[in-house]
Amino acid sequence: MAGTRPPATSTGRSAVRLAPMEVPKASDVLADDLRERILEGEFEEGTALPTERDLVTQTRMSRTTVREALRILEVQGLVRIKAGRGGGAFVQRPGKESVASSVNLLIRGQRVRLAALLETREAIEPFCAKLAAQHRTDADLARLDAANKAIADETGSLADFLQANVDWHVAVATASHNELLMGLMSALSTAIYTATENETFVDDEVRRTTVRAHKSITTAIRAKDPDAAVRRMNRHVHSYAQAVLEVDERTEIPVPGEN
Amino acid sequence: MAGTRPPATSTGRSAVRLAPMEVPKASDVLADDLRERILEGEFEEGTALPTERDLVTQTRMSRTTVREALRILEVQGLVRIKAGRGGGAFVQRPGKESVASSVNLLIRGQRVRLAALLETREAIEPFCAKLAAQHRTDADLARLDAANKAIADETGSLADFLQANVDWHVAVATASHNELLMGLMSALSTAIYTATENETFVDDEVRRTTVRAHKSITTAIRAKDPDAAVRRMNRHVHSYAQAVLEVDERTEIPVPGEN
DNA sequence: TGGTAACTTAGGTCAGACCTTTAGGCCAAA
DNA sequence: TTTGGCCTAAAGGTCTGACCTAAGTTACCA
Repeated sequence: MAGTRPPATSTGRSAVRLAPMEVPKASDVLADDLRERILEGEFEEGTALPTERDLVTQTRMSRTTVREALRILEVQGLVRIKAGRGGGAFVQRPGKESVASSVNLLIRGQRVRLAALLETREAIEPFCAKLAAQHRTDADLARLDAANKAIADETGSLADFLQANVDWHVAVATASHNELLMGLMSALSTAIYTATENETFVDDEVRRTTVRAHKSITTAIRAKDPDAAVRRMNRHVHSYAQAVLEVDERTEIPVPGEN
Repeated sequence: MAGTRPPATSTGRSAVRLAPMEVPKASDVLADDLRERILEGEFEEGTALPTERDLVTQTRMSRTTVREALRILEVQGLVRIKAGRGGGAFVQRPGKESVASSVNLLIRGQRVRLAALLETREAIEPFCAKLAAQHRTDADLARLDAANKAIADETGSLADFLQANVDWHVAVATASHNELLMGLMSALSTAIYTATENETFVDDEVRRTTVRAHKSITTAIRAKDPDAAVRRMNRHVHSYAQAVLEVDERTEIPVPGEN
């Protein structure tokens, strides 16, 4: 080992090369450590982490730092923080909500076009329907029926209709028994919901068409017929997209020259 | 309006119903306000927000609170914080990284099965290929070719191969010109990358097959042939999934009874 | 003129005090 | 027996003010 030493430059200085280094912040170090433990499954869901003041004495960091770390984890959906006696940071496994919220940030931040949302749904949902037809349980069917019943209720408001619609689509994803698809679909559906909320095209006609389509898809899923499920879902989602985009253009084009 | 009063219970008590209320934290209020402005486009990307101490005087909140708000936005990918003179919080629009990281949290937190990842890719990527075939530009083609060249380089390590593989798949998504699909695919690909990194099944045979498949898909995209692109991508992704799962079972089953 | 030391301005960390929220227990009035 | 008032303890939430550290800017001297 002796004898291998870094070469010297003309100045006699050793020419050791070091990559630029990142100095992590204290709060990040703590957050990373806790995050890793949580994801590793070291704590049961719902377990309380030590109190802030305990963490201070254990880590010898200041309370500010500890709190920032906890705040990071909270934003990432890894803990839920309750104030007051018996409160504290409770471990939570991140679920669809966190994906949904970050997808929403992406959508709003990147000004994702409504068309892109609908396209994405066209990509994902037929596959969900296929998986659902393969793996559905009776509980899944019950959820689908319940959602569809709510959609058919003509006395409901627009918001009710859209919410029930979201529920049904999420129920399909749930029936696929693919956790990731569930998360994505629930994020997507909610986003489409909010984007469609002001649209005026949801009339009784649309409602009836929707109910009919949902019913026939549900039937395919119940019958464990993947091919029919894919085909029908494809048609449904595609025609819905077409309808929305048509209205979207109608409402946007008539206002030229305002620039 | 007079005369409508809440019904009374048997005890003569008014039965007013109130939902549980949320009292927002100060830091959340600030964070929400800033987030809304950022997403609304009030600041150009890269704009510096006021310094922490300025925000303190403007909002009349304490520095602790202001810092927590900024930290929240940082975690959500809405600002990037630099220390030192000329530093501060710089506005940033959330991109695929933030979606990717939250999808990763979901995957690790929910213990999403590798099979679910692969299924999801099977759902999304053929559609990406279709869109790519419809909308690809010359720049897109260049990226695809570059990535494929890197994959074909047999001198590269496993990590190099996998990285180039990810690059190619992301390039397809990019060519789809759908921002959301881009974000999802880049998150998915990276996740599959890490999940596959320890697998032993990537031999020269696999590499050659992969290169061949990518080439034929690229050809379809270049020729603007959506149907062929979908078909070939479907086959590629599906057979890759099969191969991975086969190895996965082989490596997991032989160790029974350790429970 | 080139290097470097000093200064300035920003975020990062710390210590400590006080406020607010919540759970639980206790007790007196209704 | 119930209801409301009250107290206390324990936890997070907020504030203050000081100091540390990182990174540009400037000025000065060899």
